[in-house]
Amino acid sequence: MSTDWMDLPASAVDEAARRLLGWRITANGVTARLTEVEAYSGLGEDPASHAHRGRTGRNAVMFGPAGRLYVYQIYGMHFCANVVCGEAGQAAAVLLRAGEVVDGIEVARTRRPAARRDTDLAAGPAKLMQVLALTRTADDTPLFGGGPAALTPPDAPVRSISAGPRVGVTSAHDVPWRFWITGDPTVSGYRRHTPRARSGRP
DNA sequence: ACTAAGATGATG
DNA sequence: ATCATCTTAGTG
Repeated sequence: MSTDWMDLPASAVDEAARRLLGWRITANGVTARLTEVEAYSGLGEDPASHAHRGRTGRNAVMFGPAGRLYVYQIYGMHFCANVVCGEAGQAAAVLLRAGEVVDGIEVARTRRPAARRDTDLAAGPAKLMQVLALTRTADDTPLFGGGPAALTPPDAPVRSISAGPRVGVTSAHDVPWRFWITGDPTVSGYRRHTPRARSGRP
């Protein structure tokens, strides 16, 4: 197994997501094995994607070459990371939703005091980032060579992959582009999108 | 300039 | 079910 997911076209970002399961991401002394990911595509085809309305300052990295990180901030306080996929010029990325901490678990525990069990250390996209101590500064950095985070291939092949609708997205509930390792205790679990209360008139 | 909404997490 | 909290992008 090599970095074969990097050679897939943007139109096959869902397949790239499947192949990323089991890979390990290392940053700041902690390594996590990816157990849950979500695919996001580009223009028109994917209303849930940040790139749906075209290239902007935030999502520009999604249009770049594969193998780099796309990090964005959400709800003013959390960070989420994507692995950019597909050829340059086409928007595609895979959101890293959850992982199993396989190295540096002591550090990980201090970074996530709220986690009761070790399986909850990185059971969510922002939790994973917290464990890896990555923020916006990791945006647009390479995952192979020189960057703050590095990807390494799976130790053992992934047994079984499950698929379902993506978490927290308002649209495109019909497309099952969330993938996870079947039965793994570290997956974040499905939660329906909860719209925040309006500020305006009652 | 102003504003709305968001690929979430913690807690009750 | 609710709050914390602020960048981004869309609109005037």
